[in-house]
Amino acid sequence: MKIATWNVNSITVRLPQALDWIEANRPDALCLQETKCVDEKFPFDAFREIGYSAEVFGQRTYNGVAILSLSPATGAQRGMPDDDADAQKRLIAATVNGVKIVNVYIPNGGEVGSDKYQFKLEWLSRLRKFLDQSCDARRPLVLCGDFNVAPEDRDVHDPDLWAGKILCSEPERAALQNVREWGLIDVFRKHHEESGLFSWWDYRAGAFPRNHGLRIDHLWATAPLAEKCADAWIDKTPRALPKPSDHVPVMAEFVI
DNA sequence: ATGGTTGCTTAGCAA
Repeated sequence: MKIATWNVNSITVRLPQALDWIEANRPDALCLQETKCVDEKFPFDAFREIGYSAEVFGQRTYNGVAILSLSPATGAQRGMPDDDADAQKRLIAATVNGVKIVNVYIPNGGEVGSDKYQFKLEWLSRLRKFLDQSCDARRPLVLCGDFNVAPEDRDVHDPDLWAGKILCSEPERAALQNVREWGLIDVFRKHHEESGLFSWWDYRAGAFPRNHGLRIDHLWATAPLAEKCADAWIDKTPRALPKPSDHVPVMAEFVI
């Protein structure tokens, strides 16, 4: 079973590229973030034509998450139980082939110390509570998505330049570590120990050709699922195409 | 320190 995550930065703009990538890779499930698309306008038909059903949780302009799958997902949950009515659309969970998939677009946080940064820390705290109250670490589960945190210095192209900055600061790393300690294993790091492997590169200043990136998109599995992970990898190829997302897909294969 | 780019929406924000 192949599970992938990809921040597409607008599913409307990226639709042709997403369809091509899916056809080439045929993941059993693909988690999307930053769809920036209300549910009524989500391109269900285009995905159905290549064999995928979709569970979506979108909004206008910002955010938005979706789970595409070959087998229809069951038991979809949209948002967290303690969300306000107008909460940003950043979490969708559903079960595919017996694996619970929790797809998140964790807040970026703006500048360290800003209101958005505080919102990010609180959102991570609420995510831990969601796992405590709505999930079971003894069951096969994957938490994946755009985490907007580079967990360690080896996930950063220039750790000295990024020290203390957004995506790398210690409080957000600690808040994400608290999520991990619920009972999750980074399956990418199970298979790749080295630095220099990234999932996001800024659009500006030629960051991609210089490999000035960060590893902020992740697939974290509970122990019973992680032990079945045969491989995990980052596919950089879409970043070199015309009109790319600033993120690339991250993928894992589980032998179930 | 600033600017560099993209997407959505319409000059400015978010990333």
